[in-house]
Amino acid sequence: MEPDTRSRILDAAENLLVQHGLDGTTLRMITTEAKANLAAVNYHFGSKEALIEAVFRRRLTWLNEQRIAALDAFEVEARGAPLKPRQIVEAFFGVAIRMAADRNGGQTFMRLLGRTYTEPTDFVRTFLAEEYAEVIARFKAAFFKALPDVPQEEFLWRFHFMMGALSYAISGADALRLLGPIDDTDPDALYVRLMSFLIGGLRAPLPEIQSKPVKKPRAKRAA
Amino acid sequence: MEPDTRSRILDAAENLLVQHGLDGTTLRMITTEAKANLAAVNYHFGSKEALIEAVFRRRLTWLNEQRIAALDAFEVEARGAPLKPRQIVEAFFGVAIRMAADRNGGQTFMRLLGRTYTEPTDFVRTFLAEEYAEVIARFKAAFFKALPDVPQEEFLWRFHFMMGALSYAISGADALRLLGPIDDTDPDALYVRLMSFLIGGLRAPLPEIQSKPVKKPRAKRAA
DNA sequence: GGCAGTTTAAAACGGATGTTTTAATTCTGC
DNA sequence: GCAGAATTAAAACATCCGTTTTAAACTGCC
Repeated sequence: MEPDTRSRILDAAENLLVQHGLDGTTLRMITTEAKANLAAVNYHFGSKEALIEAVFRRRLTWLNEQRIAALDAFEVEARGAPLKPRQIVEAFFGVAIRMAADRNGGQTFMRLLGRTYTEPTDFVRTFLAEEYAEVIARFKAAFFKALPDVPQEEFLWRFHFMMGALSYAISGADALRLLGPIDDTDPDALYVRLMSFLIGGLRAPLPEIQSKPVKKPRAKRAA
Repeated sequence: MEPDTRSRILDAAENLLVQHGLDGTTLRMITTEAKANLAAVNYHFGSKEALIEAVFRRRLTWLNEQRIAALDAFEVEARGAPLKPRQIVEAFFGVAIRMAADRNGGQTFMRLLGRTYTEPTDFVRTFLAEEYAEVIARFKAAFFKALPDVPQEEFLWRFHFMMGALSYAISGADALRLLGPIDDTDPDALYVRLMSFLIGGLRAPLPEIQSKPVKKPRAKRAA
């Protein structure tokens, strides 16, 4: 019933980091919540930064493995043919949002991850890039193959926008409440909602990017 | 070098906050960059929190006024008829992204704003809700009128997703770079790209929410 | 039992933070 | 020119931070 000190610290840190941010979370807050001694953090992890890194790696490695496994499964099924965009979106974002539905820590972690993208400390960005390198390469290749008519730069932007939507879907419940009372307790509903939105955005008509600057973009259609 | 101390502090704070976050930015960093004395912050603003609030209000009030003005213009033009979704999106997100293109401080501020949504300190959320109340009410009404066939809850989620895409479009340049080398220097290109994506997502086919549970392995807990 | 190695406990360290205090300086109206 | 207010300057304040140190308690093994 009592996980060891190391795990309790990781769990407490995860919970507090999503709530107060990287700088706003102190070791004393963590060790108090974990019912551990202050020095235990430096004993088990070496430093606060190393603890934060451990919090991320614990789940992020597994998440990206799941993403690649899902992509693998689709690609085996397709026998060399390009995948449907919907499948690739499912493999990348579906896995993430399903992890975000997991009450057992996954939810907390995904919210933490979402908020970290826009709150980039140097050392976090460094190992984030490391953790993401493979999965990004794989998914970029799959998308480029599936959408040969979409310019790569255009796609990268859309992928970026999709990450933003995912981030808010998962972690922005506070911002969401600005909009009014809304139910965010049904993970299955969130899943289909986000999927629909993402694919709609991904498959939107390509904009015409012109080298000449758009002067005063009134409501004239650019598409 | 000529503006008064108060303005220099606001400008310095804006620059540093977007770079180091709310907790990571210290008063000493701010006053050093502003070439002001440490105590000047507490003299002019009363506290660090009040300074941060002033940084936000200085531009956010104006931004939301612009949004409402844009919406007003469209509604006058429509003479009581529902607006096109594209127009409403333009009024809300277009104004924001155009402000983000403004080199004269607006760019910095919008990145700060974008990263703040997912990094909500209590006192920030409080006055953010206050600043947004009117503009949210106006745009919700306009959207509901323009899209009577879309359930309101569904729309609120899509609006939330759109905010996420906007946030990443503006402030997530670091996360974007995870995807590879990409040019994010052309604000006009970003404008049409984001618009196209947002409207694609907004107008995506409605998902069937009800009883279709997603069956897939649940996220495993990390040990 | 006793002894190594591992883990926890408690206290202290140097440094940085937001804020306050006190004094000097600059500005303003007459 | 000068009193009085507004602003700036410099130092000190208490508090909290991450980390380190020292000692005690526990653990498995002979």
